[in-house]
Amino acid sequence: MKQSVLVTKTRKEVPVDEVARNAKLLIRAGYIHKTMAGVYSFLPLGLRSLEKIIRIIREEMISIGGQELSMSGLQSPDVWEKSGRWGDDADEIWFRSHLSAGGDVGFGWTHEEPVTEMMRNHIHSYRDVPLYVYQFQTKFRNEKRAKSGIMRTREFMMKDLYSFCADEEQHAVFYEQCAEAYMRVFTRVGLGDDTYRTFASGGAFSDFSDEFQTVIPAGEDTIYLDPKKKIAVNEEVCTDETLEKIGLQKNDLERVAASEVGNIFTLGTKYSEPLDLTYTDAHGKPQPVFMGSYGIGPARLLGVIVEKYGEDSGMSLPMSVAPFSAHLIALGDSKETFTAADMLYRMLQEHGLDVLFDDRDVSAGEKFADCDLIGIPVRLVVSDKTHAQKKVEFTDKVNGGERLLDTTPDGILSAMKEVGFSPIQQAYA
RNA sequence: CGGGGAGUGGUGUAACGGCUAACAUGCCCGCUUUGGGUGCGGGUGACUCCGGGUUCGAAUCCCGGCUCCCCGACCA
Repeated sequence: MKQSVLVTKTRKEVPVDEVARNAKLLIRAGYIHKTMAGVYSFLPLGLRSLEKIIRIIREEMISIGGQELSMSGLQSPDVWEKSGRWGDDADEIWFRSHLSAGGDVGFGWTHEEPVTEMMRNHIHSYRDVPLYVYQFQTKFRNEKRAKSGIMRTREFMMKDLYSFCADEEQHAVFYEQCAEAYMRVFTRVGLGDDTYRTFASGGAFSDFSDEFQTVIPAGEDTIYLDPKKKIAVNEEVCTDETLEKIGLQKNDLERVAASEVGNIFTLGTKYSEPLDLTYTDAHGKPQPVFMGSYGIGPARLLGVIVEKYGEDSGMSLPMSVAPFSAHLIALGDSKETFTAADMLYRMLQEHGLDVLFDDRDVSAGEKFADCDLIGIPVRLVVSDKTHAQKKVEFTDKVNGGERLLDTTPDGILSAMKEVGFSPIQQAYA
């Protein structure tokens, strides 16, 4: 895409009502727009990043047998009353409204109940399970206090997967597969080294649930981690008894701030029983379905990535999630140089590289500053100087290092691959 | 939901109860500049969040409301 036609412009000044680094940078760079407290819109750059994250999650969900669907945001109270999550005690999280035809309606903040209800139409026999469905969907939560930029919002995209198994044994296999898939997601988006599977408060059917916590200074949770074993315990359940149960030594633990990027829950029959989701077993007897739920918030993930990869002056995002893989800058006044840059831009696009081409008539300094801010990990510069040598300057912003390359697509693409460009990005060119 | 803070051009700020609400940035025009937000000149842009009140006079003081931010509580 040519930057001259990009919807957004960068901003030099930081919006005063944002404190979180992720929101400051993402607003300045033109990724997001704040609609109101805890509610953000995604602009073209932000949406491209979000879509890349979604795509990675989708691939990993497919790899463990997930089938994508999309459920409604509007919710009927009926089904929630059966689980006790509509009444006055449990409802602070709800956004509610009324149907003009009469009756209440809620805006979904999770989907255990409706998916359980829906699956009654599709699960009848032990032959029908296991089954895994997931969706990317906007959730609404009436948070009393939104905070931390896009990390805790009232409207947000969530990937939620629900598993339906015959029994606990069958469930345990998938649960571990999903945990592994989650770690692959976090690794692919650049958070692998800092993300720990973390014991957290469980539910009716297990001692613990598993959270995935990424260590960042801005994290809102406190965890105790064992760096050697690569596992952690959320402070809220970190007692002597817990540590003994999971085999961790108090002295090995570090206390750090972290942000929750995913969680997986064993639900057991917590929802299948009240909502009457059963299957007929091999002996002809009805059995409740054994369920689990698994969540990742793609937008929050982007926030955490920016917290990790951002600085005050800008950011360098991992290739896998940056809105474009390369930022091509044309410098200098000469028409020949610009034409060379323009030709290179078109060639790279034809070869499947998603490149943002700064073709604007602004100063060199402004182009560099924007490049630093927008956070695309590879910078390509065509200037009078490089053009005279028929070269292009290639900068790996993440690892550092600058070199001159021939202006051939093959040479540039192989250099791109060395720094992590993969064919996935090609869909975005 | 408890506590604290704040609302002034698009953005960031200034203005003792008193002149036509100032400055920077952005945006537009002209020239200049082209490897780090170049410089100069001209221009555009604000019912000072809303509603009451006090006063000869309110951006400024008082009351109410709304919104935003921070801390806490809350948080599948």
